[in-house]
Amino acid sequence: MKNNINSNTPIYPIRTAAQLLGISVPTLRMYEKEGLIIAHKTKGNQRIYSNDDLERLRCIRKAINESKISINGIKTIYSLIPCWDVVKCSEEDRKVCNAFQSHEQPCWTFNHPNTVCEERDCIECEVYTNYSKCGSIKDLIKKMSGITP
Amino acid sequence: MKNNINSNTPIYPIRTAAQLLGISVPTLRMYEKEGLIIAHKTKGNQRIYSNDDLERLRCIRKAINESKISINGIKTIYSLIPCWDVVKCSEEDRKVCNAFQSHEQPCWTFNHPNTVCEERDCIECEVYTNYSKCGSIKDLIKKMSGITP
DNA sequence: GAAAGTTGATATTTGTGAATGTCAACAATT
DNA sequence: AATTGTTGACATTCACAAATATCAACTTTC
Repeated sequence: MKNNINSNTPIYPIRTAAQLLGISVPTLRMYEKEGLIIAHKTKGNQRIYSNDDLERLRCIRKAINESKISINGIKTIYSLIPCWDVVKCSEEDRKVCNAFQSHEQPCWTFNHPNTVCEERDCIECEVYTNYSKCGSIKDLIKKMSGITP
Repeated sequence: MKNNINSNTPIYPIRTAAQLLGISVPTLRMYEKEGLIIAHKTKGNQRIYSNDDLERLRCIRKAINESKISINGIKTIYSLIPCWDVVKCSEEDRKVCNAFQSHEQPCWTFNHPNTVCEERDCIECEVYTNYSKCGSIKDLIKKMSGITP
């Protein structure tokens, strides 16, 4: 089934989110600092999380705890998402895009001056929202060669 | 420049290889057990390494020591190499291929019954030999969308 | 055939990444 | 305005992956 309409509406303050995930507040902040997640913020600069955010975080936790992939490993994996193909940026854009070059950091951790992404907000970008599960990245790569997985 | 003709000829016994890399013999064996490398063997079942093997291992070491990517992280990254596109296996093959499904283990750690890879030897396969550097995997994904990196 | 090296398996050590604790300044809630 | 929660920064703890050590059986080398 599809996500319901509000699954991406931020509603949980950090402490609640941490409790729901069974982790501490500093851990949640760390994941953000590392670039694994982007958090919604209130006007007062406080973090609030949606159900989609929690789902994403559960996948991250699974990768760390069960699959034993380090945080830097996850970052590198995220950097392999073919964002250029998702946002259909131009050849010009790719030449100057730091994210396109990197194989260490997810694209959403970069500024994107002089590219189509400059105007866009990564937190709403499909590259960030759609491929939050590790398995889904390989599926995306499969689709690139015209194969339905 | 290109590799010279003999860069893939196995010549170093395990102890020499370990010394050249500055690691211990058990570590080298562990990498093989984990599926990060495939080692050539003598008739007496002893491991021998080529210069290409050493180069591959240096990249692995760099990923572990500098990039701080865990071994399982590297395995997952290798599993994202679009092997199906490299060996051009059939849709039929893909349906039954364990490697095609996995996003945890490199394809060369699987048996490939009833696929084109069944006949092939992974140690000589381009999927194994060509994309040993982490950066080269993203480059390959880039090429899939028809882009020269 | 004796010496040196390797194999696979198990046991042990260790470095450090991941997680947590703590705190003063600020924000939200009543 | 008082209470409760959050922020960012730094210090501290802890779990465990990565690396090493060790060993008897086997291979290679001279």
